Formats: sequence, structure tokens, C-alpha cells
Amino acid sequence: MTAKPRSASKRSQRTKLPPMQEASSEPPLSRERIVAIAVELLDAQGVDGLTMRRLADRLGSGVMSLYWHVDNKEDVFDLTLDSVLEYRGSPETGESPDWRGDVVHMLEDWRATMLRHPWSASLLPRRALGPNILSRLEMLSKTLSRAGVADADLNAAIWSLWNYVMGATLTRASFDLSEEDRAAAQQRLTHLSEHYPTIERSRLLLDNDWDGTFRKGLDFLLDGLSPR
Amino acid sequence: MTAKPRSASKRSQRTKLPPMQEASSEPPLSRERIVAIAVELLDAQGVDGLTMRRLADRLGSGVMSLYWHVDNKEDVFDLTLDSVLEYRGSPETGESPDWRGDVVHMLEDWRATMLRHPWSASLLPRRALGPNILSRLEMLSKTLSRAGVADADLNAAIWSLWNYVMGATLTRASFDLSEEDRAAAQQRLTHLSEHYPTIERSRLLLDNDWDGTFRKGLDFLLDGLSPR
DNA sequence: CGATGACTCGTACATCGCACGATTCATCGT
DNA sequence: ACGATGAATCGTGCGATGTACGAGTCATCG
Repeated sequence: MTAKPRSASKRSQRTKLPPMQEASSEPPLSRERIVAIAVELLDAQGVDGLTMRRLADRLGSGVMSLYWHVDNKEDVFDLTLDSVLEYRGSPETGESPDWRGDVVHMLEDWRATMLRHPWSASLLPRRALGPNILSRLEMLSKTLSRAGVADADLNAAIWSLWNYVMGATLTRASFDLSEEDRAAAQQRLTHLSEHYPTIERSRLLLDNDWDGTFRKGLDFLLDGLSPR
Repeated sequence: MTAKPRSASKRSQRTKLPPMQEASSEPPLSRERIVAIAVELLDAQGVDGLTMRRLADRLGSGVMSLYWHVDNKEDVFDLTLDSVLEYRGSPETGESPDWRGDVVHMLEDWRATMLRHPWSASLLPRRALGPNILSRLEMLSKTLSRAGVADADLNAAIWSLWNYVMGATLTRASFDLSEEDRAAAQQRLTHLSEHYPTIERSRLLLDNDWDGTFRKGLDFLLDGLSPR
């Protein structure tokens, strides 16, 4: 029987010597190529822009050929997500004296990466934790622990930061897409300022300094986390 | 021309006297009924479980009849989301001395509501802000302001709390759905504990005290927000 | 009584993910 | 040298989806 590779559909393990590429018409299909093009599509067209047919078109292959390398569409999402979230480690692994700077740097990088691929933000919460995510969490955990956060507080601290970054990135990414909705909301606000006087006055919905707000909130949270 | 109601598809405004319901076979279609059944479907089957055909079936109507009352499927999502997030105001509108308790109470209610309808958490970030959400934000803003948070910090404070609640709820809801994935992740962790020693030791992924963790992180954040 | 407009619904279409089975081709044991 | 094996590709087809279109029903009112 033609044993379709198991759930983790694997490609040929041994590197085969390129068997004479006829012209340079099309490089052979591979999980790497699929993922790369999928990321392009997602970046350009958003989550709904990725269809198996379009993916195959861009790859110059038949649709069903994809399924040799990939289990199904969900699998494509998992792979693209993981590929995008790769973390080029912190500058040095040594003992940095500035734990707070380290945490801020890594979380800002995390956010920036997801904002470069806005679809990733909406995907991440509902998919499993890939190795790249885990190593980020590991780094967080180690740094906080070294900074003196009590063991009993450690998990709560990590999840707090995770939650904050996820919420901030998701919100930012979605608000970006609907500037006009924001205008509409603001108009409703201005018009109904009797109902929402406070947030109307502070112009909550018009604040465009996303980066600054993120940083500020992160500082609040880290203030609360710092061992007193 | 048969003027299909504008973008905000409106039903007949004047309440018409029930024109003799033939038996009690089927109450007439209405936006309210559509939304109510849609919520049921979403609660029972999740986001993918809601299809226009299923919705029509449950309502005992033809599929296309829905489109008289509703613009499209997105509209259904907007309406259900807003309907679910209605906030029965804080106990008293007076000046409560315990601002922190008020904030915690309202945010925990928010989270609980969304967890009762897990689909809402994943929908909220990408949809416009409905009136119910706005009034929650207004309440937050007012309370924090009254508590002494500086005007310059107010927006950042509100967004921090928003981000935290969104991230926490989303994460909780999605982890709930994939217990086995968590088990798998944990196994990977245990097996590869050389790579992730710290989070393996703290059993980060096995911590099931979601409510406690949420509360703890919220306390951290509020500590940081409290006027020093 | 004919016109209007609110409301319902069946049919049809484009698009989607993917199951199935046929097909090609390099490799290897004999 | 030659069949067998299995990796890899792909066309066809199925069931499901959102919704455009236009034909229907029926109460109301000039």
C-alpha cells in the first residue's frame, strides 16, 4: 500500500542529489517552499486570501500535490505560524544585568514580528505552542526568575506578560485594518458624548501612538511584577 | 423599486399588532430571533458551526429569508457579539470607595461573560466596538480617573487592562478546546526538558488554576497602575 | 381595486477543502 | 536486465458554503 506518511507528514529524509533539474522551470515542491509562499500569500491577502488553489497556482503545481507534503490546510497554518515566530536569540546568553531591558526587548520584538504578519496574531491564540514560542517563554521564565520573582508568582507573571502582549498585538492589528470603523466609532462617540463623556474627552479611540502605549502599559505591568 | 433597507438593515419600525398567528407553528422572523438562535448555535457548535443554512433550519425558514433582516453573515456576527456583551451596570453608580474592587469586579464579569460564549473572545478583537463595549470602557475610564490616575496615563492604563483581559480570555478559551494538545506540548516539554528546563520545572503548561492566575496577574497590573 | 412595499423563499452559481485513484519516474533487489 | 516498490504529481469529482437574483405571497392604503 502506498503509505501516506503519518500525521506529521514527513518528506524524504535523506538528501537526494538534485536529479538533473530539467531547465529551471520549477523547483520541486517541498514543505519549505509551500510554507514560504503561504506566508507571502497571507501577508498580501490576509487569512482569507490563502486558499489551497491559490497556493498551488503560485507554486506552479496541482492543488492535490500539496497534500503530499502537508496534512491539510490547518497544517499549513501551523507551519507558517511557527516559521514566522522564529526567534533569533538574545544577543548574549550571559548574565545581563538589565533584566528589565531584556524582557522589554524580547517582547517588543515579539510584537513587531507579529505586526509584520498581522494574520499571525489572530492565529496564535488558537493553535498549539510551537517550539519557537516555547523558547520565548523559556527565556522569559529564566529572566524573571533571575530577576528575583518568587517561584510562586512565576507562572502568573509569565502569563500576565503573554496575555498583555497577545491582547495588545491583536487589538493593534485589527484596529489597523478598520480605520474607517474607528472614525465611525469616534463620530458616534462625539455625537453621543453624553453617554461616554470620559473616553470622549480623553480621545481614547483616536490615540495613534500604539508603540508608546504598548511600552507604557508594559512598564506598568513590570512595575507591578518587580519584587518589592 | 423594492428598496432593500440600507446598510443598517432595519426592520419595520412600527410595532404591528400580531396579525393572527396561524396556530403557533412558527413565530415570525425577526432580527432578535435570528440573533438568539445564532447565539445558541455558536455556543453549541463554535464559530464554524454557524452556517446560514443551519440557522435558517433552526428558525424554520428559508435561507434567503434571513437576508431580509440581516446584511450578511458578518452582520450576524456583529449582532450576536453585541447582544452577548451587554453589561448590567455596576450595582450602584454612586461613588464607591473601593475603586479597585469595582474594576476587578467588572473585568472579571467581562471575562466570565466571554468564557460563557468562547466564540465571542475570538470575535471581539476584529469587530467594531459596539455600544456595550464602549460603556464598559467608559466605566473603566471614569473609575480609574476617580482613583487618581493621571490624565496623561489614562489611555495607556485603559488599554493595558483591555489588552490583559483580551489576551487572558482568548488564551484561556483556546487552551480549553485543546486539552490534548496541551498534554502533547507537556510531553514534548518533559522529553525535551533540556531545552526548556525552567518552564518545565514550573509546570507552566499544566497550571489549571485559570481564575486564580487571572486574578493574580490583574493584581500585578493594578499594582503598577496605582498612583504611587 | 390596483398599487405599494414588507417579507419569504427556491434556484443557481462561484468557490472552497479535500477524498480517491490514476499516473509518472527513480531506485533497488534479484 | 527487469519487475517491484514507493515517492511524488495531478485531474476529477463531491459535498458544503455564502449569497445574487428574481419570482412569489399578502396586508395595507389611496
